[in-house]
Amino acid sequence: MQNITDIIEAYLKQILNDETKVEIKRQEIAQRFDCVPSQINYVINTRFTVEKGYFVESKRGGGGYIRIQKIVLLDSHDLLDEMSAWVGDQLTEQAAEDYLIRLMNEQLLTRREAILIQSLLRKESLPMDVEDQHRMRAHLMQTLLQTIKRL
Amino acid sequence: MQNITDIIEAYLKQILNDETKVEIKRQEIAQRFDCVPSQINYVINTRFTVEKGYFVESKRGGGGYIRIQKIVLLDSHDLLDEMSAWVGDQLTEQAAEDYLIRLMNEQLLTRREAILIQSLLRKESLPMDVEDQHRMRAHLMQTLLQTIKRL
DNA sequence: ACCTCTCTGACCATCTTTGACTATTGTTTG
DNA sequence: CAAACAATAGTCAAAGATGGTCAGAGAGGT
Repeated sequence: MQNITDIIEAYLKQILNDETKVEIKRQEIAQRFDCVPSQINYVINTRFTVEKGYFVESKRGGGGYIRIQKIVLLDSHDLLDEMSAWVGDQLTEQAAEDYLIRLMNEQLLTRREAILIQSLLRKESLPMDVEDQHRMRAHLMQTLLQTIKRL
Repeated sequence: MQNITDIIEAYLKQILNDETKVEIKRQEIAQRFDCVPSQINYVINTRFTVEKGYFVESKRGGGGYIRIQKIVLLDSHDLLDEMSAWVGDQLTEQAAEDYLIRLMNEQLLTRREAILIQSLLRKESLPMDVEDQHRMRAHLMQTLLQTIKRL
């Protein structure tokens, strides 16, 4: 673990332990680790490949970046069951949104899917008194979680 | 997201989340974001193209403006309104499924999206008496149709 | 020595920002 | 009313800001 490549790899992976993705500026990282910018490309091409479970995007020009995301192909049943337990039989609009975001982060829902579902869980979409709303929302969320398991 | 273009894009799109259109004065926006006026043209030419679903009009001279509108494809727009009228305020499970299939065929929903939504509209997902179920299902479908329009 | 993995730098590709010049529309003046 | 003037927006090419590629040099292990 002496060469720069390994050090930069470790640095990025350490961030990916907490965050679902890491976004860097090539030049900035190169400077921080005192190497040429193209070294960063080498790190990415050898350590963050699709085969190794990473998805990399980048943009050139002003405001350019390199973004690395860990692809999670986890057996997600456990997570879905956990969420199911958390949801219980009552759910606020805000909590619902948080769960949807979590599902998106875990790549179990696309952004579009999350938006569609969220619109159905808004209070305006559930014409009933608040108590029932919370129950209804929870019920729909439970259905969703079970459905995702089967997709 | 630190270049001016992205910041101005976000600003305008945020307005478009609430309003169906946004009308600006080029000079004014340029000043607010401290950039040259032609920067605004760049933003519009790269971020608010027809391919991306926006319609832009402008006028020069005194009282000039730049107006940006989100495009809803006429065909789809009409179809969604028609369906909205057909749905009314009551909807059976079978009818709901038919509508979802239609939306899929019109490529307004993906297969996965349709399956997710359908599961939420099943009677098992709507714990209430049949009368209310039909009303609830219709209400959710109406929400869905409106949401698709804005997507 | 030989092979493989790393590192470097020159050169390339793409996206953004800027500003001089142009085009159009509205307003005032003779 | 026509001409001049004012107030806007549009175009385009050059400069700036990033990231990408690739071939060759360097380093470490067998």
